[in-house]
Amino acid sequence: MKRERIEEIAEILDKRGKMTLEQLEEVFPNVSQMTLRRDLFQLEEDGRIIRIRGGAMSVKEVQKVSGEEYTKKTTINTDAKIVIAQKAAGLIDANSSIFLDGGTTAMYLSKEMPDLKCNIFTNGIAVAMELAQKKNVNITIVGGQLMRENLSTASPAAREYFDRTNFEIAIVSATAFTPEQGFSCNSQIESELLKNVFTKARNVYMMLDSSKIGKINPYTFARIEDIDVLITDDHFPKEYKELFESKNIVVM
Amino acid sequence: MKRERIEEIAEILDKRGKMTLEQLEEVFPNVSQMTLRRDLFQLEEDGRIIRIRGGAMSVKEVQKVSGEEYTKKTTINTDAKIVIAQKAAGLIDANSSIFLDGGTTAMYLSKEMPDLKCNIFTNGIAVAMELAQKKNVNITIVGGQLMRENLSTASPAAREYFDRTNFEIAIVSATAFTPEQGFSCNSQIESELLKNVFTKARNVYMMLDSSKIGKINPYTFARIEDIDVLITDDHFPKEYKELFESKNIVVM
DNA sequence: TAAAGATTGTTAAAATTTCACACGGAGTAA
DNA sequence: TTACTCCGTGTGAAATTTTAACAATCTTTA
Repeated sequence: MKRERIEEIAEILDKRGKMTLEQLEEVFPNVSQMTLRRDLFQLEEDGRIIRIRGGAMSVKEVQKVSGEEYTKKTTINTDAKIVIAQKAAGLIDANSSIFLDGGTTAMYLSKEMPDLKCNIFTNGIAVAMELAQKKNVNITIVGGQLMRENLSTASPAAREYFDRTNFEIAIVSATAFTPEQGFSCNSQIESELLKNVFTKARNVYMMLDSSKIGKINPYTFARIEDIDVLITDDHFPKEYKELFESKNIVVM
Repeated sequence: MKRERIEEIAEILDKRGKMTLEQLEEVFPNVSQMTLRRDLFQLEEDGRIIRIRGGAMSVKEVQKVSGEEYTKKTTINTDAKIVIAQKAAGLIDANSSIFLDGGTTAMYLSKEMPDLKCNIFTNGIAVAMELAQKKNVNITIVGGQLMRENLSTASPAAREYFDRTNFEIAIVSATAFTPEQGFSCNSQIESELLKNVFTKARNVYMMLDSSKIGKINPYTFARIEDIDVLITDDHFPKEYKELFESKNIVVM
């Protein structure tokens, strides 16, 4: 019932390209507007249509298919993250090998980075999907159990995996930082994974937006000394900047 | 002034894909919302963007996202695939361990399956993301290099990975089938991976929509005898059904 | 410099979407 | 059967976004 209706809507939309809700109501007189809205919403989630004011249009109409959107968490400190991602994007050179974590900042980095021939390792599947849009990037995913909260994988087996893998730089982010506790995150296996990453990477770049400062999460995976470069936004406090620089860490 | 601003908006939008008016206001703090609206309106007339509720999205975004090939596939034979997925969904019991491939049929299966406490292994990241919406499913991703065309991973290392992993049933699909060549796919590493899966799985369920019949792809990964159950749609030819049943394979 | 046209800002009204809650049917277990 | 849950659905008010109209400002050119 629902399924069929949605399918039919998609078909009509693919055919006509674009329709208003009013028109849809004429086609489906026996359901309420709200139901049609919800159908459109679902179709949008599936990437088959784009909802526009007053109705929807087929994705095909715009040329070929598309889909996939990021989740709703994209509102938290978005701007800071984009700024950071842009800075980090400048660090990616052709032919380099890079580890990227699965966080939302890495997600933005994936969008912002140039489409260069390079190798990227990641444990974030959303990140991987985003990267898949680049034509030249070679993507490798670290396997393991999937954590729902952040769409990242982690597994004890990752260690052996890294034994066979080389990368020059690691670009990661933390969900919390204090000078005393260092960089921390919410998952123990993830923190273990990151520790492994650090032993393999020649240079560690930490992306940290200023909202993370002063927060503490259960699992510390790096101390200040463990990183080489800190990438942050414009609201990063001076005292902290000096703290990092006093330990010879570049703050950008 | 106006021209440049519009140009800049288009650029940013092409880059970020999507933006709200609010975000645009932050980027252009010295013009009013109405002006930005008018700019978007003009860009829409030029066919460069699509205005959506609350903002706009780049036309390029819609064209490129999700690597054309993949989503294109998702629209072919949708109905058959959903039917198949629903049948397969009935096979999933609580506490079972299941391998699922990364194909589009598996994608539908992920949508259709009940939210039971079970373990699912997959090499498809789109499948994994879909599954992540279930509360109770424990998801494990097989790591390796990501193939753009189907958003699946595969790697020679997967073999060792499977050595430490157990699952009762494997539910996979093929992109081509003939009685002579058996089930085949487009990627050699993927075919290797599936062969490994078959050695571990106690039961193999093959999902095959009837449009795949008579097609041949480069890499055969299973013969008729290798599977236990064939899940297909209503258009599956009788001769084929009898062929399978003559070899003691259940056709459903 | 004046006048016309383009661009922008401001406000209220109109249109659309979202949200929250309620209802009824299908399925399930006691 | 009865009670209970889950899912799809309907409803109306609230919130948000868009439109439209007009005033203010800036540009250009005669």
